[in-house]
Amino acid sequence: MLDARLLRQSPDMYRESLVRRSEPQETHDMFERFLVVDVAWREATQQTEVLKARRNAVSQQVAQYKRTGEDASLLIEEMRVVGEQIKELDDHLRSLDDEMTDILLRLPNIVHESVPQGRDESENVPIREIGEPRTFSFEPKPHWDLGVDLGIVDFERAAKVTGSRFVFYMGLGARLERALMNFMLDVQTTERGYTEVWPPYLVNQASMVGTGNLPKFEDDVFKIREFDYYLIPTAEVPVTNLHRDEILSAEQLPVNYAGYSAAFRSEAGASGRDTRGLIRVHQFNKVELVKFVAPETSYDELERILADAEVILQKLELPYRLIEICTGDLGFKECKKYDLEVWLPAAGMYREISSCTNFEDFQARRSNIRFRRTEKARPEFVHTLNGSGLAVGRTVAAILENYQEADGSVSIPSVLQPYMGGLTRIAAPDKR
RNA sequence: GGAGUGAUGGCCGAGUUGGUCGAAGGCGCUCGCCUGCUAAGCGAGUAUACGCUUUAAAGGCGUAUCGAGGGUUCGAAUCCCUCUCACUCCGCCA
Repeated sequence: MLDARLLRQSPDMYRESLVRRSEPQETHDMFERFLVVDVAWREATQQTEVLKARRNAVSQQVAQYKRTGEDASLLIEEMRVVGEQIKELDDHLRSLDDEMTDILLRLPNIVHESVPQGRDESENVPIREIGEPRTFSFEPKPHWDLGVDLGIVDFERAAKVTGSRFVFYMGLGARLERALMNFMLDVQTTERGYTEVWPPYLVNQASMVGTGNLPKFEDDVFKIREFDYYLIPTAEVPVTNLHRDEILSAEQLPVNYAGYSAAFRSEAGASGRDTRGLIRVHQFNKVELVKFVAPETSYDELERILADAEVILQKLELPYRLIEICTGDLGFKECKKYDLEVWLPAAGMYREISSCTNFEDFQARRSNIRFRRTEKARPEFVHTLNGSGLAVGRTVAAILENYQEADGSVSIPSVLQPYMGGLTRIAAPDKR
């Protein structure tokens, strides 16, 4: 959510941000509507507050009269009329307020000035490539073929038991998944200063609004029918909302959490894209890094969280590249974002495996997360950031493809071997 | 799922025959005094949001907030309804 006062003071600045994002006309109209409603709201607010001030004063009078035994019926009669006026104005005010809030919750964040201009994802900016993609002496297989042949993933039975875009990990596949979770968490907690968090997988509506997943993206998440609960699309939601409606102290900052959870995505509108394999499924595990920081540090912290995510890929010796997301591809709640893309040799392309984002105070306003610089200072909103560190399923896919051998077996990255009981290779059952 | 109790400011805790309650008192904290040091003592202060004033900042005026939302009333922390959460007992259960 944006600061209403800022929008009112600098509408042109915001209009420009919308243009940079290539927002549709609809969004522009919504913003202009906001400005109109805001004026009406302030007018109505003043009117009703004047009346309420009068009512409060007269009520004191009435109390005075009652005590001294004087007749207050004239005052009471007058206030009955005022009371009705107040009620009418308040109803009006409430509808204006509802409309304004609804618009504010749907207006996208302000793009940071450093974000490269671009129309859509085709204009994202590659920054650097790290690690040399391996040259294969054979045709590298896609991870879904490798995984199925090795008997470590099972999509068919998952489709039977649940539906499409779900997966069973079996045997060493399940163990690899577990090893990666532990490895990633150990690195972040012991080397990079994060506190481990295991959050609830269901959250209420207020939490979804708090991180900016609602009201705009209702279609992307799973909702529990009987309750006001949603399946989390990422640990970002519960972990960020951990401090909703709280005031942190300056010494606490930055607060660094490494949350791990399953993430549930409806993937509405993605039919036909990445239909095979582990890239786009409805449920996957992820280690999510979340930071609460002082505003003036947030862009330094963005570089830091990026480095924290990169270190995982480096230790796993997976080739990847860093790209900066351009204005036109930036998400609704984002000010600035980097993506890390891992090399998938079968497709011969890089695929997103982590996103690192600065939201500035966008989420903090929605969730009312503040801090005090000193004990007496007035509370200010924190900045929140997050980064995937990493999506585990996609990491499994990357390991299978990059570490595959000509005989269909897959060697295990050396940092992972201690987590796999010393195992160095996953081979097909008949070759073990 | 059933029965009951409760939710007040940073914390504890008064206030339930509706009116002088943004809210007693205590603790904590801040500033000042006092003190050889520490402790104690004395005095003052100590919520947040929004609107207006247009303010560089401060200040001033007003409104709202006693778990959340709605209602009754001239007037609600106090009365009524709904919801949320916590605790106790019963049932069920990994």
